[in-house]
Amino acid sequence: MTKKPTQAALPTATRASAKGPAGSVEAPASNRATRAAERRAAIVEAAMEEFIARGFAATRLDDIAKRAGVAKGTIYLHFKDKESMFEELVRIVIVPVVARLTTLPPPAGSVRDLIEAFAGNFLKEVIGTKRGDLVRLIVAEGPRFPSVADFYYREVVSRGIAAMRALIELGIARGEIREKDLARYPQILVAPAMIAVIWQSLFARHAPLDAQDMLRVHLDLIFGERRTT
Amino acid sequence: MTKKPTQAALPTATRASAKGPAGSVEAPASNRATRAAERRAAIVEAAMEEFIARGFAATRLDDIAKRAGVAKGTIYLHFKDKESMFEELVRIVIVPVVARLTTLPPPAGSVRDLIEAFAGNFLKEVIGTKRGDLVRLIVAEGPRFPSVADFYYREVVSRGIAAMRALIELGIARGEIREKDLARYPQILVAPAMIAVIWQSLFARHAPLDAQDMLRVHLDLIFGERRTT
Amino acid sequence: MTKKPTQAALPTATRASAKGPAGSVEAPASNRATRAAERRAAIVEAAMEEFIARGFAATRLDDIAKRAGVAKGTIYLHFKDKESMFEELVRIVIVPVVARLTTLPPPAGSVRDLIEAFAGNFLKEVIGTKRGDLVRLIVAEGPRFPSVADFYYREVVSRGIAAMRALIELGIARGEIREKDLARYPQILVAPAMIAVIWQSLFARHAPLDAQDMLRVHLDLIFGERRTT
Amino acid sequence: MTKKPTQAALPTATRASAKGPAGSVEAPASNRATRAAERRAAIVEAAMEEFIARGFAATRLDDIAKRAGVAKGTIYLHFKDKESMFEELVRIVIVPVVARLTTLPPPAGSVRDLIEAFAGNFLKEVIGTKRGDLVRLIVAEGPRFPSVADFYYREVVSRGIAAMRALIELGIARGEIREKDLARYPQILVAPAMIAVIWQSLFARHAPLDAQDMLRVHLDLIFGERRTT
DNA sequence: TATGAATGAGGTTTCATTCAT
DNA sequence: TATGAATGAAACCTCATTCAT
Repeated sequence: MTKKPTQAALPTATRASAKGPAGSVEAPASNRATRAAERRAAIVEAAMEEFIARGFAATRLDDIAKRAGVAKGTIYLHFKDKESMFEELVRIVIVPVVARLTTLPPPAGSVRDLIEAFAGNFLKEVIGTKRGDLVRLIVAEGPRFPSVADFYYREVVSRGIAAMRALIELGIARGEIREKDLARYPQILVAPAMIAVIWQSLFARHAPLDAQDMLRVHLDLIFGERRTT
Repeated sequence: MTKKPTQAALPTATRASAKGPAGSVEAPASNRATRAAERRAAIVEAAMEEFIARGFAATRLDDIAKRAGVAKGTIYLHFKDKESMFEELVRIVIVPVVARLTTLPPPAGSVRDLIEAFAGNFLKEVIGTKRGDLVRLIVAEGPRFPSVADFYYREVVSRGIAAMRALIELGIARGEIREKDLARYPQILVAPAMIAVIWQSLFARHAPLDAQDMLRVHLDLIFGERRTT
Repeated sequence: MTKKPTQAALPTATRASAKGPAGSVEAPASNRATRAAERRAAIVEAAMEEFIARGFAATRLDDIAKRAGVAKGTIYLHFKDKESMFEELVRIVIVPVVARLTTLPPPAGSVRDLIEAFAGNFLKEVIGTKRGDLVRLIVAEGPRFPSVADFYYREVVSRGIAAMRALIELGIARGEIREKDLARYPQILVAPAMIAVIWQSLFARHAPLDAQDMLRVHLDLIFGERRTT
Repeated sequence: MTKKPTQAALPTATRASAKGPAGSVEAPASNRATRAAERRAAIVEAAMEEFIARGFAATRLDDIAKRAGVAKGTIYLHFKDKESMFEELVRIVIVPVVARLTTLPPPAGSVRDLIEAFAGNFLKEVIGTKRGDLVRLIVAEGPRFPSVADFYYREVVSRGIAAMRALIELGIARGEIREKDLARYPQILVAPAMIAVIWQSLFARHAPLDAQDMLRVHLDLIFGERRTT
């Protein structure tokens, strides 16, 4: 198991130079370590797309290698085997996202404003994007990869639930939210967003869903008043 | 040769000749057609469990056969290949469920009562059960089995959405529901139930979820008042 | 190994009544033994066509049964297994042909007339027909079925060679044939006819062959003179 | 793991780097490309022998792999599947033969001399050899592999026929051949040779055939005179 | 006698993993 | 470090044969 310094994964689409003969003069900035890191990032990126598109079992390392522009054997220089690659991938991709979320905006304005800002972000960066598919992938593979489910619960779900709960309690304290029991089930707050994620993956082509509008209605429900857009 | 006629747990569509009350004079309990139907049901049952436990790609027909107590070749007497087996399975299992739902209870009492009854049913029969896992399976495999996603949307989702919308509109007309826009997004009504299904599959062991209570809170949110249980 | 009284095989296309319910009133002439013989004949006929079309290994008993209008198991009431079925088939089909040949025309007229008559018969009944394909089948499967090759050599080839040799010697004695050594290689006399058989199977669609004309030219070569048709 | 680098008997098309006379300074005997070519040649050789011995359908890739001294999977690095392997094989084996024939000897001496030389070559290199069995294999599998039959017709048969026709016409022009119609059916010229090929495969052990003598008699027939050997 | 559902050995093909270069 | 040819276990699927009805 070789763990090289982790690089940002999904966002960076650094495609390593495919199959140049040894000694070729490349971008000047590429020293040995950088090259390795770039390759690793390319593998992570490629693997993520393949896993999302086909699921764990149906994904072939051959395809990952091809997409990443490396040889199949190279993958084994970075990951022990397919399983641990998958497990590490989820970490690699999720960690920076969580990191960004925890260093979030300064809580200014009303609670509804806060939540709306958050929802807007979610809309833009998750629903209907590769990151949304990652959520579906975790739902799909979770039972067979308890360590992935564990990690996801620990790093994302439990933190998200806690953050939402804090916001809800603030809203209740400020009188913005009437339903006091909501604090016990922050899941209710998030549920429509999750449904939107899944809907886009599965049913978008049958019946497109205006996620933004739906989330607004949901917030109206919770905050008890219409808001002038 | 291991023959262990397994019992069916999922709603087996093809259980032929559900024998009448004792004493009725019928054909000898096991004619050829009956035996075939039993085998088919056993295969359906076994396949469902394996697919749920491992996903489509990771499920081995060998294991299905073993679990169903039949030889590998027997599966191919009932299904063309693994793919169409999976696709048919979903139909076979879902159709009777839908059938039961469409012949539902006579709409008596308040809309909230109706929805609560429905939610209670859902709680008991789906959340945390094999049927719930089937939902997760469809979410997981849907993108790779468009025909399954299509079928599920057509038979379950679109109907469910329509039924919920009707109920919501009734609730609005009767003054039970204040948020009129809810009728445009029945998904909001169902979202927490779906989240509960997924939660049970993935995170139950980290943080058990009192789905019943959560759904009650959600309904309070929608119907705007506490209800004395 | 059950050998029922052999019936004419390839020519007769008696298709047994497929799957009529027991007790159905059929053609009056059908007593038990007749029915069995008909079934057997149907199997032989069907098997021959399948073997010719696909070769021994690629032929499925399922297809033979379907084509013969019997159940798969029925085949095993008439033949021990696939191999001996094939071996018996060749006998069953060839024996009556040989029988007819040995009770051939009264040797009247010139040797060339005799051979031409024979060739004409061969043209009509073998080249480009199912019987021709049978020859190709024996060429194809002979090495793997020595008993078939043996039988074919003994019953057909050696007799044919002997008969041709007798004719050639007669032709030499009568002065019709000049090349005396031809009697040592009757194969030369038959070769173009065999080539025509194979040609029709393989290359007819690329370059159709006028077998009749070719045989005439060949006889001109041997008998040394043109014949006014 | 049994690695027995087999020797090629059939004309292997891809035998790379036929090493020069001893002492020449070359690349190390086994670079990657060479090894690959050797393996491929071994597979071709082994497959040919198995296909000839058992026919297409009855040949197991397992046996080919074992005979070639490679793992089963290796075959799939060189050929898409069993069918296209068979189709390619015929090409691979036949192409160099055709190539050699087209760069034939300069036409010197009488037409009969030419044809005798050709027949002698055929006798030595085809009749009773693996190459002869290949002809039988094509006859056997042709109907199920139209592409093979097509290829064989295009590359071998049509060219052979054309070449024979040219020779015959030359013979007629020079007065060596009296039967003018022979030019329309060069098949007659070749027929006994083909029959000899098949005879060796099927009946040699029952009645050995002196192919050389037979061909001589055949030529006597065509050229109308005895030749002092 | 006839059936055809059931069997399971055995075939083809795939693909994660290794390792010589 | 990187390669990709080679491996072989394991998967899917077929089909000759059996046997209860």
